[in-house]
Amino acid sequence: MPSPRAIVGMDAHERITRNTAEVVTEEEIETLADDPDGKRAYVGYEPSGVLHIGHMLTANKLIDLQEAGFEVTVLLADVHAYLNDKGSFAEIRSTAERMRDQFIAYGLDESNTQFVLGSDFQLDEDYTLDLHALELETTLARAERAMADIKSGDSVKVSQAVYPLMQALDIPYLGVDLAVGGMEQRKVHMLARDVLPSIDREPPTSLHTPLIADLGTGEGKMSSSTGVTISMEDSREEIEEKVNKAYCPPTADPDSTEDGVERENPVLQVFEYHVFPRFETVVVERPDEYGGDLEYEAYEPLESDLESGELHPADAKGALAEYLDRLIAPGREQLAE
RNA sequence: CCGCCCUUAGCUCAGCCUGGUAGAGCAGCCGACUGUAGAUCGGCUUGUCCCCCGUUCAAUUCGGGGAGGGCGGACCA
Repeated sequence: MPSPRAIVGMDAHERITRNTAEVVTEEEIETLADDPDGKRAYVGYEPSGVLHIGHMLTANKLIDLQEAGFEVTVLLADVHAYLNDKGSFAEIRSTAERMRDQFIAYGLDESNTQFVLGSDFQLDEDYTLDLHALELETTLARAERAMADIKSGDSVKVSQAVYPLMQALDIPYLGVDLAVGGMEQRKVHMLARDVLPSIDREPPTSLHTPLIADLGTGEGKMSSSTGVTISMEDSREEIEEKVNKAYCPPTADPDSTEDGVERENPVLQVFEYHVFPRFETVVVERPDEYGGDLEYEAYEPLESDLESGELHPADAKGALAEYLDRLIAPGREQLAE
């Protein structure tokens, strides 16, 4: 079972910033960490019905923030999903509720998490007028750049140019102190920092989680739309199969491909960003002929054991599937109801 | 509104001129080899050929209409 005990000894700043790719700015984060109680953080998600490993990564950060004393808001961004061509508004809305339940099942503290539907405030007159003010401040090229890593489809619609501006505006309207997202959100957050002062709002502090490489190849970014992802719909068997097929050379720093494409070790990344943040100890079960079980209390020793050959990738994968299954099981049961 | 180009396997595209229901590369899947995966080797799968109508014994191919996408429509070149 996931245990918050693992991080009891950690101070607020460390809890807030661990496993992040970037914080903007470090000074602002330090100020928040000095007195985190009652501070507010948020992440927005386009409702998709089923939580996948990408959602889980930012959710881990929300859990860290809650344990550090933050209040957490999850924006179920129905209007954003609609603007990003994800289906009819009615369809999108109906999936939002399922998503809420899965976040709770995953481990967000229900009593300390506020779920807000975007359409509850984004259609108000004040909001709309502020949005138009931001539109007036932003070139199409800038909005398009901000959407580069987020947009669906291969052409940019006007709706998708409005999208990042709404994200910027959501921050003051939700009254949050910290915007959280994956690294694909950074250009949106930078845009927010640039444009919000034009309507007399504070530039928001933001925190970005890393993007995990494609499980199958170690290249690029894992995506729910292309390639293999792991979601709350997966059975134990499917998780084992996907993990077993994952790219996993015995190193944390694999060579680039012949074409010069950078590669990561996605198996290690999932251990680092998904398993160790939620488990106090990780036991790698291993047949006696290969040396018997191994036990880890932190990520780094596991990585160095893989590098040295002490831990074979096949055994690491067995353990990874086991712990991923434990993380997903509550959400999977939730979905089954 | 007008003009040009595009639409064929999951992706990028060839084939159409000279009608007989289709191919490559990549991806994917299976096997061999590694105690994982990858790499390497061997094998294999996949298609409403955008839609409708017409011509024809026969249309992915020809003709007409439509839809979707891209680019262009001052001057200069």
